[in-house]
Amino acid sequence: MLKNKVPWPDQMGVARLLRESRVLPRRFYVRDTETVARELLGKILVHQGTAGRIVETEAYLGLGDLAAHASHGLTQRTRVIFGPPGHAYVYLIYGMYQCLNLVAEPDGTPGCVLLRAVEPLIGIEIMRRRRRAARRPEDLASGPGKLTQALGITLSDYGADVTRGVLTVRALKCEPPFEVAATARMGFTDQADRPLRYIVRGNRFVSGARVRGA
DNA sequence: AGTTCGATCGCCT
DNA sequence: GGCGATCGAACTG
Repeated sequence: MLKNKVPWPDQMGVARLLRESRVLPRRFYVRDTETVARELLGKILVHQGTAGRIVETEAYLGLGDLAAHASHGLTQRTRVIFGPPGHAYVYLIYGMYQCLNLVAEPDGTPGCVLLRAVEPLIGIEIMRRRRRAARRPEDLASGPGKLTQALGITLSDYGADVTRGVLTVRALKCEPPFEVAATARMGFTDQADRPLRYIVRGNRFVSGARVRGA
């Protein structure tokens, strides 16, 4: 459906992107986590002169979801997950990578969406500089750690309100159609439960796209 | 205060 | 396909 002709050079200018999109309002996030995760696909993540189209997400639920950080209750690290929606939950993984989540559900109810991959749209030269290891466009942001590295998102963005400020998520006024596929979440062996990973079907910027078909 | 280990990535064989 | 990097949150005693 969607041809990913795409970007080594930027696909669209910043000005045009801002003109043709709007920031997602808080009410977008005040829904169940799975819905938010699914609907975040196709939206644009913007941070400091770089932007990418979200093509892969994972839903992490509340107390019943043993894979979710929030399942162990409210702690210093996870407190933002229990707070108002539309905020960033960033955490350090393996001592060297950072993962970006967006908080969903009403205030007081835990739930967040891990952003796992974006299709680079703007600031690609900046992304290349930040990600020296990336040999191809597909390597720039096709994983949660790569994504934050490419867009320059760090722990200092913890708690940031993504409905205003330097880190935002925007919806294109004219969003191209695409198909959503749901799979098991990555990194878990005991994943016999519901498929909570969502991807834009056929998109080459999804993590692991070269190892699987999806 | 000491230990364990992870919602990953990139390099090695 | 395997493994080491690197560090703080969370848990143990």
